[in-house]
Amino acid sequence: MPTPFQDAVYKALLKIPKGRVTTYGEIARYLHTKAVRAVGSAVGKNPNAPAVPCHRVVLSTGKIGNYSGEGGVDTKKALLTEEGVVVVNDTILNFKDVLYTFS
DNA sequence: AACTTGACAGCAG
DNA sequence: GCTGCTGCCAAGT
Repeated sequence: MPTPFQDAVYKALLKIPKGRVTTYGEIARYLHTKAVRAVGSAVGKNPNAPAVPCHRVVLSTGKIGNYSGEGGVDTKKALLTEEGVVVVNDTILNFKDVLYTFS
């Protein structure tokens, strides 16, 4: 049973369109909190996987960040590439172009 | 109830 | 652009 905070985070994740990514900071802003760490923890637990596209969340610096699924970061990069996001090593190319800000 | 941990962000050097 | 330190809040121990 997820906490209300986690539920809010997952709900936010579902709003991310395919081929786009968002940052923990943007999610925190969307939830009206500065607890980016808490957001990261909530996503990391991800009890709703794969119902929630948790692989579309990256660092504000354009780097991939971390991943707790199959194969770790490697799979995360692969998934993003599948969705149309170009990733080199651990960095997203044209990051600002694919970034989703919950407009 | 107190302390530690964590899929981070922002700034200084 | 990279390394390191600080600040943030929720969850788990």
